[in-house]
Amino acid sequence: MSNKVPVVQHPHHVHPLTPLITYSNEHFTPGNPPPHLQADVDPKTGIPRPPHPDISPYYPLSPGTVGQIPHPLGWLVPQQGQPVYPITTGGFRHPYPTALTVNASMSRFPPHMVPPHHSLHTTGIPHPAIVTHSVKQESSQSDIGSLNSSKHQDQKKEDEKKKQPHIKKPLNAFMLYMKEMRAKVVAECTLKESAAINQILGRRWHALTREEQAKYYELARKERQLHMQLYPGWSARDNYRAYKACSGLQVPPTLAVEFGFADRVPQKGYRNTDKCTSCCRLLCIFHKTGNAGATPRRHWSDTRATLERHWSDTRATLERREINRTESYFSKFVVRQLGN
DNA sequence: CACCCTTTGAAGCTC
DNA sequence: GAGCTTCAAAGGGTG
Repeated sequence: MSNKVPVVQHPHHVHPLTPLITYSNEHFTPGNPPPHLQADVDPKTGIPRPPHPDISPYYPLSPGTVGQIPHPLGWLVPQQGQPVYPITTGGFRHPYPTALTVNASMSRFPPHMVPPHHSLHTTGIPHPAIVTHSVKQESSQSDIGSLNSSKHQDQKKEDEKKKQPHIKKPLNAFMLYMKEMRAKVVAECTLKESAAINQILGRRWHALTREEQAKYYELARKERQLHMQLYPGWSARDNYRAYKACSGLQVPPTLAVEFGFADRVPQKGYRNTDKCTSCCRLLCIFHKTGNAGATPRRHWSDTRATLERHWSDTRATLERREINRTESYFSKFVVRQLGN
């Protein structure tokens, strides 16, 4: 990731980011372009993009043309120079600060030291990346008694984490595009379901020209830069589910042995050395079977199917006593952890 | 009422 | 570096 912050005043607009990040011709020189902007062939569809003879392979604007182009953040720059993100057309819920007084002292306050009221910037305006603990909570359905000491510790850590503001990830280019275009698509299609809207937006995103996309990549880069300066110690991993306490029944290792895949978990190297980071539970064969893009629910659905298949094969080989004992665990596991 | 769906991209993580 | 996972937004749908 680029940490370079070119600082050159933009000639015409006062942008919310300008105190930190202002326009420079450097922004439009080939740097770290998104992969799909690196070639004339869409990496996913394989469809060649129309050629742009006057633009660079990465960012389409030559240094001398910057002043002639629309402001890449123009859709965010109010007419009167008010540095506020639009709210009505899918804009941010909160405006960005009008003036960001970033200085070296900020680095002394990593996010975990920032008290909740710091979700209000020094301007008194809340930053959209901060919410007062809006982290999605792990389902309580699996909070089934049997709390051990480590669980108490997890709970304690979670409670402590709850007291801290949740700093969200900066939006990427596509997310910014969605924010801008969602309302328009909704109006055109009379659809409201976000999943359907997002499919349309995804197709439209691919239909954009490279320079059109570049506008959003550039904006996203500034978003990241601003985020980085506002929260110097923040890391995306702070928001990872794996950091949340694991509540729920853990399958006894003996059961895993009986099912024949005890060796498959835990996956070493993940943050919790004894739990799957996807589901925060002990017994997980997911990472061995591989299933890219699976959601946690689908993940457990797959796991359950595998469990049942394996049990069906294994059952015949066990003594009655072993069957009873294992089925007792298994039914509890399936019902409580995976659902019926 | 919490979570899912659906998209792309950035970043984290392990191997 | 490859491959995989999570999380950003949104809001109707679902159990």
